Amino acid sequence: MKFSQMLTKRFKDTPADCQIASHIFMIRGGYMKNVGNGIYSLFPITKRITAKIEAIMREEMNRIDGQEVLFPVAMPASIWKESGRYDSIASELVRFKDRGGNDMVLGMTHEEAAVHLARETADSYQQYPFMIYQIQTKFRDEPRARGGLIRVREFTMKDAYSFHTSKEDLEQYYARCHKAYERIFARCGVPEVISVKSDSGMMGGKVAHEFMLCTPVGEDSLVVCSDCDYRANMETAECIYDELGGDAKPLEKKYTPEQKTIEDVCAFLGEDINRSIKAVVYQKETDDSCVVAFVRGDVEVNETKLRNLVKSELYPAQELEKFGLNAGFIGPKGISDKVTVVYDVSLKTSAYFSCGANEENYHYTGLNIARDVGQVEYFDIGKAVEGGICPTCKKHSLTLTRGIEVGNIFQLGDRYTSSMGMKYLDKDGTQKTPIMGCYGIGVGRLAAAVCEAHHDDYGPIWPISIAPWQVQLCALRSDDSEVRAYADKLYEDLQAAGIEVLYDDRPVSAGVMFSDADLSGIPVRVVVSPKGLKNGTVELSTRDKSFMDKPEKDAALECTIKLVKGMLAEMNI
RNA sequence: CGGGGCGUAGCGCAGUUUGGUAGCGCGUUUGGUUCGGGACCAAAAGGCCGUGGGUUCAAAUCCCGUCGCCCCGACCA
Repeated sequence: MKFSQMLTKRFKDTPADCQIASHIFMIRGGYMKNVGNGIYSLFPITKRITAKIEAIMREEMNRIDGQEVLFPVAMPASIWKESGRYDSIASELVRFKDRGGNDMVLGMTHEEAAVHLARETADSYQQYPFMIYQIQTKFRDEPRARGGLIRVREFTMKDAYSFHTSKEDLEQYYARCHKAYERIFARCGVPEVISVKSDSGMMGGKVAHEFMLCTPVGEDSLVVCSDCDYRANMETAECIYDELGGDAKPLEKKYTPEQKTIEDVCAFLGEDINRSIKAVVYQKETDDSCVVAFVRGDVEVNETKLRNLVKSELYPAQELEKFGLNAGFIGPKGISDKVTVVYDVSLKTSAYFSCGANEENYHYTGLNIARDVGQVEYFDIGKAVEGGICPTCKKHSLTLTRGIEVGNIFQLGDRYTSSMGMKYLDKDGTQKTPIMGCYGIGVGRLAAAVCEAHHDDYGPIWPISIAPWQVQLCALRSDDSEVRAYADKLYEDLQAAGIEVLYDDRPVSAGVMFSDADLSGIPVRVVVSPKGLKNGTVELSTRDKSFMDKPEKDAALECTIKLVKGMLAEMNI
């Protein structure tokens, strides 16, 4: 490709709307153009990157016996009504009516379409297991798009759906797919992507992993053990606590005027915060009933875990008096019977606590839950903290970090197959329901995440496996006939040798050409200049300036450099 | 959906307080001089000041409405 003919435009100024590196460079470097909130058109340079990512994904999906298919973007709502998601998903799912007045939806994920395609087709156990996948546009009316391609409303996704006749088979395939995902991310130049256990959210199902690229600009909080391989999304991370020890104390009611926050009360009573009980009050979205979560004073409530426990969306409770609660003085003993009470496992760690007395201006000290409240069940509803105890190796080795979710995998079970009536005839002659797994990777988000992980102050540094071109050929002083002739020939010869070349043949100054090349992020650079030709030399360099010092060098990049070197040698340079 | 910010040329911005002929830098076009890290000189093109209404002799500027964008939060494959 000749740079002079390429549809693109670069900017010197950072656009006011951009905050993170990938967004800044992809706008400044002419990679994409915003069309609307969370909607982008991609310029040729970006399409070339995503095409390479897609090619890698196809190879890896085919390698684990995937069959590529294509589902529709717009579908009749009927199949979404069958699965129940037409009603359970809020405004993220775009609904509209066709000219005949029929309900339609835009695909935001394709479990329904996959089951629709496979049911009646895979009617015998002999056809199982199988996996189908597609690479296609999704539309999700996100409440808030942000960060360029990191979070958009319309995007390309590789989504795969596997069908199985047994849980064991699903688990086995899930593990295979996990490995395939590791290969995909490694081949795309981000082997540092880690998988973490995750909450299954709206997808349903039990076991799920997210693939995360750790970076401070990530949207998800992750809990990672620095000592073993435990990793989890904050939403699902298990919490365990050390016993605090100490014998039970007598229950005493204390006058605590105007002491409403945990800090105030503990300071007033001279008690430790981790020997106190904090009450956090929510209401369920389903029936507006009230849930009081009791956690140890130093623990925060993990709303995702609580939500899954009470099986409802939650929102901060309004008008506590309505439920017989006394704000600031809520405690387990004598609490209103109009509320659901949940105890966190952190409350098992002490034989005595201070807590609200459910009475204006009074708190208890020395509360022993078993003695003073009775036998209660404890659930894990706390938020993991830095330095917390690892559930696997039991050391105080948890660290918190942030990550961009570039892919995820779910063991769905029969969530869709049974609601949509998918059956096959088993060996024993009976009708059975297959079970499913699903596996997704956001293509554009992955490209942006790679840029986030691999850039310098001047622009992206694309790994050669997904770089838009392998070589950028810069003709300094393309008005010089000797330079022109040499560069033209080199361009033809490199291409004839099967190397992808972006040829900057524009009559611009060196500064412009080099800074544009930096923004293109192409791994190998060849500079042809009058000065160089006079000395019989052409410059060869890598975009990543530290490449030559790298202990683990990129084989593909080395190979390309070798080829280019060979080409130059043949041309007597 | 809550909080904050912003809509003026392709991009970055000034002008709004105090109404009076729409400006600057980058980019683009033309001519010339330059030429190894975003060159210089000269000339030019390009704007319904987001949008609808109101006040006024006169509105980018004041008033009311509305739409859009960005950030934080809520939410979320």
